[in-house]
Amino acid sequence: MGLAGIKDVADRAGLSIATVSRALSGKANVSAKSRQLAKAAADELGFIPSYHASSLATGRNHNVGLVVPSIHRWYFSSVVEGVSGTLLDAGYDLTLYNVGDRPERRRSVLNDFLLRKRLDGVIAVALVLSESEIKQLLAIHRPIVGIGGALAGASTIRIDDARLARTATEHLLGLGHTRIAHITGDAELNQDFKLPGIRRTGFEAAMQAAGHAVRPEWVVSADFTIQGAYASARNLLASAAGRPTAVFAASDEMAIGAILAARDFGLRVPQDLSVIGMDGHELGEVFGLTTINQDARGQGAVAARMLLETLDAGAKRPAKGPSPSAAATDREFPTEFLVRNSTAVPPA
Amino acid sequence: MGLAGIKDVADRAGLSIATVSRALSGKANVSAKSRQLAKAAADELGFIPSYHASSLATGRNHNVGLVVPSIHRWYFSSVVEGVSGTLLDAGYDLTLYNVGDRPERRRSVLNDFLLRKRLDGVIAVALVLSESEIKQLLAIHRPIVGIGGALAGASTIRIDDARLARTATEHLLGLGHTRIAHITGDAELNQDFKLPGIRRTGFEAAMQAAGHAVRPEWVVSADFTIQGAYASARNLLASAAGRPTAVFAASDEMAIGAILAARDFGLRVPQDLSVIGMDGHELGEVFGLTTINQDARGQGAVAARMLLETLDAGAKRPAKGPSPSAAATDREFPTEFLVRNSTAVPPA
DNA sequence: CGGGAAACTGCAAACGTTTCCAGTCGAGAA
DNA sequence: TTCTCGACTGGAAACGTTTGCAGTTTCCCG
Repeated sequence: MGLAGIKDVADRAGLSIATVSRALSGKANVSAKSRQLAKAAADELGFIPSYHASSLATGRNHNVGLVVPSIHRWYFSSVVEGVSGTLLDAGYDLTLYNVGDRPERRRSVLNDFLLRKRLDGVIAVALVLSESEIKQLLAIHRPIVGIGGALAGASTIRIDDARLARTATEHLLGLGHTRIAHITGDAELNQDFKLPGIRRTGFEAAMQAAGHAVRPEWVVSADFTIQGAYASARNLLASAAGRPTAVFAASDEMAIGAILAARDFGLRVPQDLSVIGMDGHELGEVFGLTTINQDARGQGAVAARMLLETLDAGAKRPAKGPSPSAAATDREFPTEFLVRNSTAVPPA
Repeated sequence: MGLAGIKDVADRAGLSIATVSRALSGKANVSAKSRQLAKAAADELGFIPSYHASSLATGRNHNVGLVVPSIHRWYFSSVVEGVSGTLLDAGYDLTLYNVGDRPERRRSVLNDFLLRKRLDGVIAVALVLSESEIKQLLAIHRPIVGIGGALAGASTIRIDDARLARTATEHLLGLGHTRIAHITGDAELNQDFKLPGIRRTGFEAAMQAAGHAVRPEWVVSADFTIQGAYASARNLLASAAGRPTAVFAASDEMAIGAILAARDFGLRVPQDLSVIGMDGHELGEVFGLTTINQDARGQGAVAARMLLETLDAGAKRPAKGPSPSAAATDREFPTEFLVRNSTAVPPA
């Protein structure tokens, strides 16, 4: 039991291996009677096909790799959830590569795992692959979909971080703020992770365009967590003298950290300090956080669906067929500016 | 390129397939010269062994399944992180099954995925498997390790939730509180997920032992998130009349929700309201939250290590060898009572 | 210098499917 | 009744490794 092979099923059903295989995988050219017989025998024996054997024979793995830099942060776990759901529903396995903050792991993941022909495709989140790395992946005929990262040559789902950061900043400017601080993400966290820089650039561009200088001491960084931003924001807000009237945080979690820090100093949000975030974290509602809502979970789901479509299109034996790279689409995901009540005109 | 097989390598190196295989997998009985030759040829061709073929031949997959009910909540993502790191370092793949709140997915995961002989072993987090389900898994000779769930017959890592909940409650009682509320987890979230009930039982036991009645209206439930508990706590604290002096939340995230709600009502923590949590969430520090610290990440790492050891012990061809169930150890993970400053004597 | 063990090598048989291809069987048409 | 065609079926060849076994070399020692 448990280790019954298709051979055993065939014997029991009084059919050939070939017919049983066809019957169980729903192929045509099998009489109703045979199909019935095969199914019954398979059930009785508790037969479960070996995926290795079947993958070896067909070249399809029903397995997609997901590479993420972390799993703790809201954005990533949301994406994972979206990908995971879609994949499970489609009968695909999800192999998770949490490369984390250890850069050496990145190399090993790429070389030892991704290339081992065990995956039908790869979804890479916020990961910047070099062109040669992408080539390597495409060379083994595996489609890649990138989420929120620049993947030249691969299909991509993303939001326009630079523009949205501008929009957020302009919202504050529009309210009359000029003393605006920015909490950006740590760069050291992961060199491949360019997002913090992009959002920061958007912030700076908006400030510049409005003719306001960016005060270096008002640009602090944190690790994208509430607690990290809380600590940074405390420094930022410590002296009543050189205090900004608004803060644009590169993520909702960091925005919330800033709000908590503000409360510690007795600053009311938004009367004394406006705070705007970016992401659409569920917790934002509790704090009345104004933010730009991006559907991270939806992005994951769409990425998975795109990948699956590519796979289905490639159909038979992708390992042998022509490279499925075909059309590398670059899709911008819709976002929504969510004005709640953490932003207001600056104090008189 | 990319699709070179071991045959090609053998040809190029002027060796037999067998020798190349031995050379590349670091087996003994290969001359230094042959090994060198094989490696060189493999490099030149960019040869990467097919995992399917190799798994088919050896019976080992280098792939472990991880079943979690969710990936958003602190505990689970921490465990995933721990498991993931250990597995990656050991050269194993991690297949993630995020069963989520959809119960039908549970069945499909079990039947369609876990049993497909694609996994060397399974780590199940906070999942209660029926005995027959465990039998099924063990029947195909795959070891299982459970974290924080009752898995009769499988090795388990857990903390004593009932006792720790008692301890937390007793801490409040010891400070002189008698009007203690409890925020428990939603039961509907997942019928298989027994933890909320266990912690609640601990709470009730401690209250009972101290001779204090548990007021039903002071036991509210939430979905384990900050925002969920925030909403529940607002109801709890709404009327100044029947207000508790202390809250024990079944998780740190929920405790933080309670603290936020308290602040909304102008209640100072801990002077007006004591709050104690459970878990050791990183965010607890920001709120000075008194809690019971459990190393979720460590639990994941240890579980992975336990599984790997079992696999190594089973060594050759686990699919054929005797069931590796052998000794199903039940390991209690150490915890730490962390007194910060969210708890104090009740207001006069 | 001969003998034997030890080190190495290659052939071929697994591993468990899928699928091509050649065949068998039955039914309807002529 | 015979022929043709299509629907089924089964044998056997993939898929790409690992590994048992037997054969070949190498080396050491007497």
